[in-house]
Amino acid sequence: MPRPRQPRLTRQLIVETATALIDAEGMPAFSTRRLAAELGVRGPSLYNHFATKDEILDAVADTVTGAVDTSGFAGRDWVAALRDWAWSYRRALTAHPNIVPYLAQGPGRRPAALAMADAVYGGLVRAGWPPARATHIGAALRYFVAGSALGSFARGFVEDPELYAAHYPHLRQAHRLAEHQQSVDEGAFALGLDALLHGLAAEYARTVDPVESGRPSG
Amino acid sequence: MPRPRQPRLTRQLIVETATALIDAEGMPAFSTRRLAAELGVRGPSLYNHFATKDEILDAVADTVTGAVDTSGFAGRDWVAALRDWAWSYRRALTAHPNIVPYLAQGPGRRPAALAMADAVYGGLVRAGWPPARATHIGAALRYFVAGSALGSFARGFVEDPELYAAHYPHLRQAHRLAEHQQSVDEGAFALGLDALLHGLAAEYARTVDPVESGRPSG
DNA sequence: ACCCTTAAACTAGCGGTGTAAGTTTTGCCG
DNA sequence: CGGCAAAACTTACACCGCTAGTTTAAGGGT
Repeated sequence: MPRPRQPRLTRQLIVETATALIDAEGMPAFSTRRLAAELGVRGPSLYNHFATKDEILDAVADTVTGAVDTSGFAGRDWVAALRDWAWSYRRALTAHPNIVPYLAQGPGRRPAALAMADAVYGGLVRAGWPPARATHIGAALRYFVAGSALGSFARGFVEDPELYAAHYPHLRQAHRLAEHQQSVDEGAFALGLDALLHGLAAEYARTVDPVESGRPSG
Repeated sequence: MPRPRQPRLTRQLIVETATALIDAEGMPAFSTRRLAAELGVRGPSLYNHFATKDEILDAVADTVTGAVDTSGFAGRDWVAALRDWAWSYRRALTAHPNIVPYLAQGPGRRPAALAMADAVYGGLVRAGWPPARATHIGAALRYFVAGSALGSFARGFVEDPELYAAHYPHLRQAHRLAEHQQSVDEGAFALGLDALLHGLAAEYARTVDPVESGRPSG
């Protein structure tokens, strides 16, 4: 089968199908041949549109990251901006949990990740944080979000009570974690995020703006 | 070459060599044949000691997690215990950054991870935290540590200034991140951890022990 | 209208992967 | 000392990422 009348593949179609495949069957099932089959095509044909498998994965990762909303940093309230961003970030990652491990490594070359870092850093500096602090805060939040999306705490547990009761005295109810997976993970994220922001606000009041802090901003 | 006088492989030797190989050359270079070659052996021989490749990786992951110190939870100061644990956890993971993505997924079956979760959960409950809260706190800290070890923020950036100056106005100095990689990551971790613990202490004072908080514990 | 370049699919194939199956020799136990 | 289990081996299968070369169609230039 030679060149068809109408191209059967486009970069966008490949990325969408790759995303769906990874979502549905996980990273190990994602091979170039499998993806090609899903597209009704023969494997090496993908290499007319992408140079390597990793290039496809980078495109998927960039699309996922592109869904994160950083518009809050345009406003004046940096705490609210961080909170909205973190939740949006988490939502984007948990929508495609299987690519998170890939996505979390080496974001420094992907445009969407850079745009996100730029927006966060700029917003924090504008709010008065010293540049070095702004970098640390952005990184710390990224750690927290990526970690929460990567290793769903609850998902790791198994529904077999016997496994835990014997050796881990305090985890007698750990098998219940598997049931309430989503609520445990979201609860842990909410608690941790609030604590983080609380601590950062205290640091801000102490070091950046001792005068204005505590008053209604204006 | 049949069965030798003295076995050339043991589970421990395999795990140690696997760890060294992953540390030195990364996860993609870790194949059963490559590992076997490193051990002076022929590939399938490994299957006399482990059923699958993943079983080897699980053993490596468990060893890494086993190095985490949770002894602080035996004491009375839960904040100090969390801090010590988090740093020890981070040290254990950053000592072997290449297996972190694997390690962070599905810890619910590995003994060392379960023992760690048990110690943390038990310590927090003993300190007065409600069980649900204790679960959330342990998970939140785990998110933060795993995220920090997984996606070294700075490592993602590249030493090419041109790449950032053009499109990301606030990242003009991002290429410097590559130089100060370790200090950026540690600084971000220290800042985030302190903020998290500060926020948790405030929550504790508000909901768990409004009377004792603020006084010297006794 | 024709040619020529380029695009986009194909087939064939290389070296590598995890792992199953069966073989051989050794050490140990009854 | 016979027999069994252990621990190495060889062979082989199906799959993997990717390269090379082939075939045909689309589209632009003269």
